Amino acid sequence: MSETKLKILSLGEQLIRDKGYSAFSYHDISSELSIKNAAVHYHFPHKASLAIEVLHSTKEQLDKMEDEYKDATCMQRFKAFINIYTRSSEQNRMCLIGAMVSDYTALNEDIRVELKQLMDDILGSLIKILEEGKKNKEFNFKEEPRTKALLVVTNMIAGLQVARVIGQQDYKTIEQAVIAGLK
Amino acid sequence: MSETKLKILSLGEQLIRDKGYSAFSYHDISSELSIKNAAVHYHFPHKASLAIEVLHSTKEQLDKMEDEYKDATCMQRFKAFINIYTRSSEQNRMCLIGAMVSDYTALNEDIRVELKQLMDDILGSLIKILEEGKKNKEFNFKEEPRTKALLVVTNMIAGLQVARVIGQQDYKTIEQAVIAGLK
DNA sequence: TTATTTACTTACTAGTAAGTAAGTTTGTGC
DNA sequence: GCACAAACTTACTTACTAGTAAGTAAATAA
Repeated sequence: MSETKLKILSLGEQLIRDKGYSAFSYHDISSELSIKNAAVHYHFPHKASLAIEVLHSTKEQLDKMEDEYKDATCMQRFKAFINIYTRSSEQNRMCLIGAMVSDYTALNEDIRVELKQLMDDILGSLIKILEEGKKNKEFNFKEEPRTKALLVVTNMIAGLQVARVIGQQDYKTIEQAVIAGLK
Repeated sequence: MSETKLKILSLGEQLIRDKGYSAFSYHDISSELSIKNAAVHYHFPHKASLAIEVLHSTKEQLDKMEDEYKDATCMQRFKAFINIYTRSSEQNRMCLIGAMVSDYTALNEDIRVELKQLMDDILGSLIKILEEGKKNKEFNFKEEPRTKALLVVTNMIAGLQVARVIGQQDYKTIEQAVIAGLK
């Protein structure tokens, strides 16, 4: 993949997570990278194709992380998962899911499918961690692993969103409570 | 307030909660109500002024509900609070906060202030319910009331958002777990 | 009856969005 | 040295956006 394409992909992700899918434009990208609008279209013919590749690359990063941590304890794996959101919080950005879901009705079917797959992937990954941690007594929570995963993920997604309004300290509060909620 | 203005306000709220603030347009409103674009501008000169009135009217509804339930048990008050989100789920819509926060960077300062006030109002209302319920042993949770309120609110906000992708049943799962989490 | 206000419509502007067709530069293999 | 492809730019279209100025019909007040 060319350097420009990589830059567009990376900046596209940042912009989506900063402004949301509907609110960001190819002009945001071209002006930042000092290239022309048509150059962005050269690499990603449609806005939807850029979004799909962003979703795809995020899924790959998640799979990669899952692989890297395959021998770690459940708590280590859980904290690595949470850390993705912490880094977003430090950038004052939303997570990709949180940024895309709010524009759900504006998305075409292809993006919706990709978004659902990423969502399932994230949930699946978290469920595995929670299931195993509950079984080996690393974690202690009463909900079903899937239910707990839904609770944790929604805390993280909206935690990042509301922190931009009420302050990043509240994200930290949520994060700590989520980790404490496993004991 | 004139009938048309009320209709615009109501439809504006629905559209924001359906498509998000950035993605909805005055054309969506004018076409639906069979009036002209300029008629919408007559009642709400700027898009921001419509959003502010929507936020304002939501705040009023919340204050009204708080007043109606002032003699109810904490659990009744909590369930009435959760019910707001349940109704949203049935419409397949986000809550107003969830719809606005994701467009945060696109909002002008006036809307940001109003959004923060509504957010503080919602949190404040929930904290009171949780505090009182913890004191009188109606509820049993270990977190600080403010922390618990942040957890509950983020579960609701993102619960509605992700339910549009992965299915409304998952919202129900979250809702039940949130209520069970008070015991 | 006349003046004024309310609630619009008509007709427009300026700006921005995504997307495209055709031409240009730059490097690579033969 | 030449064909070719990759990576662009130039210049454009179409569609939509928020917003406005000017005009109008109907209700209301003096």
